Amino acid sequence: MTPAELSLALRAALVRAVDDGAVDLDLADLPAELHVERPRQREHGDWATNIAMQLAKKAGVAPRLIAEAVAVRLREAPGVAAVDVAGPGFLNITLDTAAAGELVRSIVEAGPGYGRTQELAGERVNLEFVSANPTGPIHIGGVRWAAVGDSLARVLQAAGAGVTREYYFNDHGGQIDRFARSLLARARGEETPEDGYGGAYIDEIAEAVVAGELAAGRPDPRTLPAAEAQEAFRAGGVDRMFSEIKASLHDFGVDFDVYFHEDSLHESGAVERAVARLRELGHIFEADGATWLRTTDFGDDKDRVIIKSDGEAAYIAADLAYYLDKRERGFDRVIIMLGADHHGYIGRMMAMCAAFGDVPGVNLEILIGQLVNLLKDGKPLRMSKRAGTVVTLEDLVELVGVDAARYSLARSSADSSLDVDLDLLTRATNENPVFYVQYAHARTANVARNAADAGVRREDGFDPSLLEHESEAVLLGALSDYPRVIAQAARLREPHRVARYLETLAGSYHKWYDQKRRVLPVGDEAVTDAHRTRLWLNDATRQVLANGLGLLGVGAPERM
RNA sequence: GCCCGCGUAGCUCAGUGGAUAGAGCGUCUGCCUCCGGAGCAGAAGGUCGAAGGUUCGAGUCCUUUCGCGGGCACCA
Repeated sequence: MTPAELSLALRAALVRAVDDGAVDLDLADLPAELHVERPRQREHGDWATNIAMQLAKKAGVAPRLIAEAVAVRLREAPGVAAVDVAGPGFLNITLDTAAAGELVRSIVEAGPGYGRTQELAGERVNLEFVSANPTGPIHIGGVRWAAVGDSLARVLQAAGAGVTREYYFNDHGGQIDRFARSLLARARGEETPEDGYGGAYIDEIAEAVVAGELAAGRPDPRTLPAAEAQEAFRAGGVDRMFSEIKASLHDFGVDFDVYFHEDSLHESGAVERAVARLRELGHIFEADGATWLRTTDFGDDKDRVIIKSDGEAAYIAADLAYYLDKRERGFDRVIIMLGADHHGYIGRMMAMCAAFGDVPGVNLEILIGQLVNLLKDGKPLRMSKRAGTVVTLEDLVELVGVDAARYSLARSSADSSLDVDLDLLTRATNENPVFYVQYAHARTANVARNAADAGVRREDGFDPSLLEHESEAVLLGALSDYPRVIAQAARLREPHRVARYLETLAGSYHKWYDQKRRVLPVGDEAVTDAHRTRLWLNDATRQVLANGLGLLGVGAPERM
């Protein structure tokens, strides 16, 4: 019996209580969905609900009276073994062993589809994340968004949404100019400009650009006139940085559907069109020689310049065009993940969204993630390109591997800043909880292999009433919770919930395993339905662990 | 100064109004005569930063306050 089925039975019991006149309540006051949850304490049964307390005010009676009326009727539902009224009016529900055990069959049958819901069906989501400037490799701050963003995309898809992963390349403007100047200077053997980019990678890229131009039969860019040389290094440098970033993200298991270049917005006239549109809508004004968007009409704390007095587009101008472009591509939900150092953009971006006539928070969502603090020996480590202490995506993967890196970055809420101790990562990689979860999966795989060798086959028998051990009730409960967790993670945009869930599921499995609820017969003991049914449970657990790890982009190894 | 996020076990972090606040790591004690000990059982460790308030009920919501991080451009 799944939680959803139980929820329906609960509703039916409540409706009957009202029909019988036991509870005086308008049925329209019932919440759309009656949810049951796993109580913290096992003694409180398999499932619990506080619906009686919620309805007490509307009905004008004590919660326990409602609870009693529902309990009497719910006890008659098939699959329900016991219903108790506890405390101020909780309903504690215990399922019939066989009804609870039926769940494993539905999990095995659903396979990779177990946990998918229609929660967000029909939504077209554009999820933008990472979007690091192509002026250097992705460092550890950006890696967090790669891990979290990609998992979020998978979670949203599992909840039924159509998702496009998008990366915005800021290949236009002052920082790119500085990048190009730095390349040019280093290629000519000169000092890095005052406001330029240092680091060994600049030299490497500069060399590669020169070699690339020569190989293509074009003149040595170092010898070109200043403007042309700068352009050659800009184009060549951005291009190389672009492929490097793409490649390291790919190695990290993150592939974007769309890599969008800011430059294209300026070249295609999209910026002018967006500004013209806002002008028609009456939100544009001219002052001090610049063109402004009146964002204060929509809650921003000051108006924003979109075309500077020198005629150049300000950064936000491209954002306007970009947002409009996404909407015109048919996305009803534009989600952007940003680091906390960009949270000041929220006000203007939401105002911009409203200026277009859209609904902030619905059509445009901005998720702010806190930054990663890098530690060494427990002390803060400042990343400095000059000091060579920048930790890149590639460094991190080399140190701990993709699975451990993704998992440790994705398992905590993006709302909390995260301390990453490099020594801890290098010295004790198996302290990462990912191994706890992966080991549980490897164990299920091992049990399945051994079962096959011993002639224990699922198709020979299944008797869920034999899943009577306490550890089995706990494990079944954890398995049944999975779809709810995924739906919640999708709704709240919090993929870390998947990791936390997997840790408790793995724990329930390990405990079950250590209870000697054996899948294999001992010695010359015959294979019984008990063995076969436990194999069903083992395999269902394996399926859910694999599904969950998949949502995190982490491998589910057969052996470790 | 104003705005946002965070203060929960020694450390890193879960817990978006429910019952006795959890996990991993670290410390201590046990468990390999049959499915892998990267595991399990148990112990120790908490005034959930502080003070008020709302509620039948607050780690969770509101106000104030302290501490930490981040942000407040005609930069990108």
